[in-house]
Formats: sequence, structure tokens, C-alpha cells
Amino acid sequence: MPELPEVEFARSVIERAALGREIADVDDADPYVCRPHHPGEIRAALIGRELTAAHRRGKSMWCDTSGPVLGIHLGMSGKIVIADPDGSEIDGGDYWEGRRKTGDYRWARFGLTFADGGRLLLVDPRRLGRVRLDPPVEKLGPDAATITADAFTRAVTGGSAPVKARLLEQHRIAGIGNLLADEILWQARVHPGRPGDEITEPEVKRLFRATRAAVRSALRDGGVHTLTLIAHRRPDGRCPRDGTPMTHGTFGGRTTWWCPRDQVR
DNA sequence: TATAGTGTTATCGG
DNA sequence: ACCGATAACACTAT
Repeated sequence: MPELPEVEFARSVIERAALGREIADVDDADPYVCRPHHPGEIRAALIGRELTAAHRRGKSMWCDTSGPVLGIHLGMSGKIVIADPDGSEIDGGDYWEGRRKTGDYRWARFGLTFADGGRLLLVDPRRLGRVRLDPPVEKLGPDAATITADAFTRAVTGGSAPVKARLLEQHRIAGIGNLLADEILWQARVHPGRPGDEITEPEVKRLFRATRAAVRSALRDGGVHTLTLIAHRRPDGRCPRDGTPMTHGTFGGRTTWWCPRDQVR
């Protein structure tokens, strides 16, 4: 399930395989995924156009076209699949890899059909992805992969909300999901429940460095599943640093795992 | 069989 | 205004 690194991979697949192909048809029949549009609205806007560029900020993607901008969000279970008329497929996903057979389009929730017969599909079993025209990208904070130290400090400090909740707010920093957040807090040795207005300068510094390091390593190694802490977020999990049994609780409405010895309130 | 979940958004209540 | 909790979405994994 996608966080920033997985979305970047999907974006690169679109860039590599879908740009410059004339759009001959659009399946926008799913009113939930395509909200707030009505069925046929995206179709009418894109037929005869082509994608000219693929962008990403945080977990949001958008494509420039010769017409309106096409926004794509993968939600929790979405991925991009490019299916070509010769039967070949480019699978732009990770989590469902090996669990979805080539040619299984049961959960295709949106699709572009190109004039050459190829298709770009949003395959999304849980239907939490979204496709819309002219998405409000400006509401997102700076991308977690490139955010500056100053912007990071502004985003994380202040307020009474737990720091974990802040890391997850896409309008402050775009791209950190539940797993990345736990990894960052663990790397930085910061308790997830620390309120923003109590975070110290050294803590912010460690969080910033951990954010950059975790995002970079997940981008390099193929996704958030490769992060150190992830395998230890489980009932019998132990801290990879000191062997202490991991604790879990809820912050910002999400299940959170941390090391009670390393990460002290 | 029951429950939780790597995301987002809206709404309600404190 | 800020924050937490809850629901909704529909399916998979444990």
C-alpha cells in the first residue's frame, strides 16, 4: 500500500509508458473513485488528448495533458497498470505484486484507453483511490523527500497534537504515511506522543535527518516495506537496536509502534 | 469467524 | 480554532 516511495514508482511508470499516447476512451464510471465528478465528465474532458507529463508531491500524482490536469491518488490499495494490446503489462505496484495475476482487471476502477489499444488502469481493490480533474495540489505541504530544515521545523513544532499526528498531516508535509512515520520516530528516538509545543531543537534535528534518511532509503530500496522497523511492528516484535519488546498504541488515529526504552515521553 | 489495516475526507463533540 | 474519535469506502490477511 503506497506511501511516497511507492507513488514515485507509479509516477515513473506513467512517465515512461503513458506519455504522448492519444486518449481514445476513458472509463470513469466509478462515481466514488471519480468524485466529485459525474460519470462521463472526465471522459469528455480527456478524449482526444494525451498525457504530456507526470508529477508527484507526497502521495499525490497529477498528469499534465493537452487539456485539463488529471489527478491520481492511489489511496491505500491502488496501483497503476499499463496493459498493452500485445498482452504485455507494466505493473506499477508493489504490495499486490505476486498476488495479482497478469490480466486480472477485476479491480480496475478507472482507465484510459489509448488510440493504439493500450490502457492505463487504476487497479484498486479497496476503492480508496481517487481520480479527478484539476486536483487541489496546492493544499499539500512540501514533499517529504525534498523539504528544507526550516519548513520541516515549522511543520512539526507548535500545537498540542502528538508529533506522530503532525507527521501524518499532508498539508504540513506531504508523503509520510503510517509506516514511514513510525520508522522516522524510531530512528530519531522520539516518542510518538510528544506534543508539538514540547519538541526540543535536538529532537527536531533528529526527526528531520531521520525523515530524509528514511524517505531516501525507501526510494532506493523499493518501498516502505524495506525500512528497518517495519518487520518489528508486531506483538512479539523487539526493538532492532536494543531488543526491548515493542509497545503499541494509537496516535493521530493510527496504530503506532515504538520502543519504550529508546523513545521516551 | 472476527478483526485490523501502509489513506483520505467529512462530521460531530469536547 | 484545535483536537480526538468515528464513519465511510471494499477487500485481504491473520
